[in-house]
Amino acid sequence: MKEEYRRILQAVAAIPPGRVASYGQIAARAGLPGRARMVGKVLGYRTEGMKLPWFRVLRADGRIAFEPGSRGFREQTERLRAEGVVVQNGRIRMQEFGLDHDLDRELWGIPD
DNA sequence: AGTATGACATATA
DNA sequence: ATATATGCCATAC
Repeated sequence: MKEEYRRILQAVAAIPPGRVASYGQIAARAGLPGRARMVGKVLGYRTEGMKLPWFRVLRADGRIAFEPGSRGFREQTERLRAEGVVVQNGRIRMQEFGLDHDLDRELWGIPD
């Protein structure tokens, strides 16, 4: 397997439970800035069977990438809700559940 | 080699 | 909020 794929999978696996990240953020974290599409491609292949929190990856605007109503859409919604992420109309508020928000808390000590 | 197609992103209009 | 327009690049024909 390509080294790039490995780093992408690692970046996805590193998303803490109850939080989400965008494809672009994952790409950047994997050392592949500007290559968000590659993240989707990798998730598309190897999701079946492996313990990867693929459902924590969303579009940059906080929307689920799957077609509303599709199987993937429903499954992602369920899995996110199962760990406390609020999903409404296929949208998640990144300000609340995104990684950057966690960074703000760590840097500024903003209480929950 | 050339074209088309994505679990995308950003910038405009 | 919707709609193009580019940029991106691995895959599949």
